[in-house]
Amino acid sequence: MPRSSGGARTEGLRAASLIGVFWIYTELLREGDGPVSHEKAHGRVPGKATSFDIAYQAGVSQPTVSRALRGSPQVSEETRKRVLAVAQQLNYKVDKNASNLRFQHSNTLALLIFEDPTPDDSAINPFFVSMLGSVTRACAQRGYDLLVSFQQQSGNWHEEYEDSRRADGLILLGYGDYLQYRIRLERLIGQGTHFVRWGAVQPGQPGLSIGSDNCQGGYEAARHLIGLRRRKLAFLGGASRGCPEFLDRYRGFLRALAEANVPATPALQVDAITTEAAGYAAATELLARGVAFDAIVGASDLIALGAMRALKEHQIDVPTQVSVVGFDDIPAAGLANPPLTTIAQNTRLAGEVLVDTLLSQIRDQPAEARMLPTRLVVRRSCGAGAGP
Amino acid sequence: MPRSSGGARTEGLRAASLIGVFWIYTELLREGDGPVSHEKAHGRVPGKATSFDIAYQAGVSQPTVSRALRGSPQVSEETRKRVLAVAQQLNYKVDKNASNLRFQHSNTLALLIFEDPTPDDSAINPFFVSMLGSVTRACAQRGYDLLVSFQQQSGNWHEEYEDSRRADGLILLGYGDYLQYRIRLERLIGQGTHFVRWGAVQPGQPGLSIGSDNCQGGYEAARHLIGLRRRKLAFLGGASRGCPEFLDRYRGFLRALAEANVPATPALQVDAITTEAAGYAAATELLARGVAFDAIVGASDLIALGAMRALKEHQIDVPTQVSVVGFDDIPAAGLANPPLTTIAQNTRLAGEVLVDTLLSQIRDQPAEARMLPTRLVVRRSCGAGAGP
DNA sequence: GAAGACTCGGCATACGTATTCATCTGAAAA
DNA sequence: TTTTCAGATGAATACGTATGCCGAGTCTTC
Repeated sequence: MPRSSGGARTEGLRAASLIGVFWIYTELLREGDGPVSHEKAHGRVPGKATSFDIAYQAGVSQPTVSRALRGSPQVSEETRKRVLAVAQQLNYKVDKNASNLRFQHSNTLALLIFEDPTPDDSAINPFFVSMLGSVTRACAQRGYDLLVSFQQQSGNWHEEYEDSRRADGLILLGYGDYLQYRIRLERLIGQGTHFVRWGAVQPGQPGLSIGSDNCQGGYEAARHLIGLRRRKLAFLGGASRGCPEFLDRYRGFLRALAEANVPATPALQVDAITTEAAGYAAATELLARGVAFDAIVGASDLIALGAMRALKEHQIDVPTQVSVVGFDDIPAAGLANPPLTTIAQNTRLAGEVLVDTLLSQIRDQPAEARMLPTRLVVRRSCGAGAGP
Repeated sequence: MPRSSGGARTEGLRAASLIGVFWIYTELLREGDGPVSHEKAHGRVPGKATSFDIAYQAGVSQPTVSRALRGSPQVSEETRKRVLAVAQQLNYKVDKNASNLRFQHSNTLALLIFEDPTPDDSAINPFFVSMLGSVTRACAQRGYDLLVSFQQQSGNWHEEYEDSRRADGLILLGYGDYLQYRIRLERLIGQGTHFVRWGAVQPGQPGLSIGSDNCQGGYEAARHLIGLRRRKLAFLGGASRGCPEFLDRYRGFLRALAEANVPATPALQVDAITTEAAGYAAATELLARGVAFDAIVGASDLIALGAMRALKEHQIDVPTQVSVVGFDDIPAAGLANPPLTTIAQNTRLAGEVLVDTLLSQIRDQPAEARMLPTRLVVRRSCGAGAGP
């Protein structure tokens, strides 16, 4: 493949070096005479400018260009200025691929989002979305690029990201702790891949996990309702199945009940996955059971919103007859009618902690699993006076 | 120029080749004797396996490994099998940085999201979010990675993405057509950067734009309301200011009115940016004007949801007294109470068209601006019998 | 049995950057 | 004036992959 751009340039330099440096200077003066660089004179996009081009125009060698641009103290101030000027004029940007190859890393993190239930394109878990925004910003602040990928359960492409040096580390979102996932996590560890996982912080979990203090969140939700003189509290959300976050939220819920000497009624707990439809179905089931209740804690906002819809269809008013509290504080929570009281996860902090923990790991610094505090956001659905 | 590229490894190979191929095989048998590769014997992560390692273990040269892995017909089936087996055993993955350097591209697209009003982390425009999901999937299907970045208005980092070969092209989301942006777009074009932009498709727009047929959408919203015997239609959303999407939606709205011989009342249009609060404020302003209306078209779902909140506060029932239609079909639209009738943009198609158009451009194939069809989603807020 | 065609695989090298080592210049010290 | 040393820069090279080119076999064919 006969390449004109890089080849000719390089060969020119080499020939020049045989004759001597002075020749280069002369050539420079002749070539660089006009106001337009020789690159631009060729017309549109003659191939990006390389450090050799800068070197040529600035009358120095390529290593000096590299040193000047990277701020090495080895180059004189005068040379640096000259190089910088030429670089700017040619709109030179360091080639990341070459630079990364040299450095043996990519300055990039990968965010892998696993969607369990819906293969539908638009219905992305809203909570993941705010995490995405927060992780993105955290990366940008730290000078890292972010690759984003929605993963199917099937493929094991996630293993390729670090192995192929596309990313220096992985952030796993929506990665449950089902058996199949455990195996993969352990394989990742075996390969020495750097990763952090968002999810329940558990002792047996392979790798480092960052997650909200779900137990504390469930506790506060229930305690808030008890403080509002509710005594017959229902919990919607899988408390037994594979989702450990929901289980922790339920545990906190039960702890608040126990502390307040409020009896826990097993009939007031209904399983549900985190969709609006599941919330609706769970609330309908709850109503069908015929056990009285005056408050609902949804294991997620989507569940709570679905429950509110079911209540409305049964002409049960929220919050006068039943108080409702959700979990996550997704955008739709504030837009709901009535606006949903909920336990907010600190996504901003979460993104920063995820990225920082991962970077520590990458840099062989100590890193540890962390639980992040939650915050009660009081709106109207619980019946408290406050809130918009 | 005497290069001893491969280092110790290569020198070993070369020495071997002087003596003969047979030597390599012998050496292979001796070294590869145990069940554990010599790489792994060194312990944890001794540096990723390279094609030289595969070559060494498979008793071939590095180029042959490359050819075998890339499916070149030049290698025999037997050799390919052997190479593949070794590659799998060593968990070899092509180094993307080296590969990209060689190919002079990165197999990566960059999605740059510009947020105008809210510097808040969590409040990302929900519509952008579903676009993000769709673009991500479209990229994955086509074998491209996706870099995601939220951009501040200030920085001009976006210019670096292609120049530094971190991405082969750019997808711009939320990039208005204000003057400052025009200048940047033109600079991007001047540099020969490949990009597509999501937004209003206009004649004077620099570069290629992909966008929904906003005019058609506005038309259908109004026509649907007229079909429901509404005659006093209000429009909330900036019809004059910088946002050309809103302007197009308003134009379509007016066209439907004209077609049905329904008079357009200027007092029934109120400006608003695309936030729930702005929609609330606009509806409040509309009510304050005292001009009767029986339907509202929001230029976006957020505006429509805000308007519904204002109506509710004034004890105006939706949809019996006032019909409401939004635009975008964000997740919260379906969760609202009553669920919001809206003009859905086909985000799935949008993501695919954006990516395909950009790829065409990158590959120097013809590419053109496109307008995508919208779709009316009937729910309860408009008062039509249908819908959940 | 020899000549040509065909298969397969190795050698050299390019991609662009960053670093190590060697070299050169000039100034300070002897 | 010579030696020494430091500062500045250039030469060489590595990072890992992919491909043009060419050589060494093998098979076919007359």
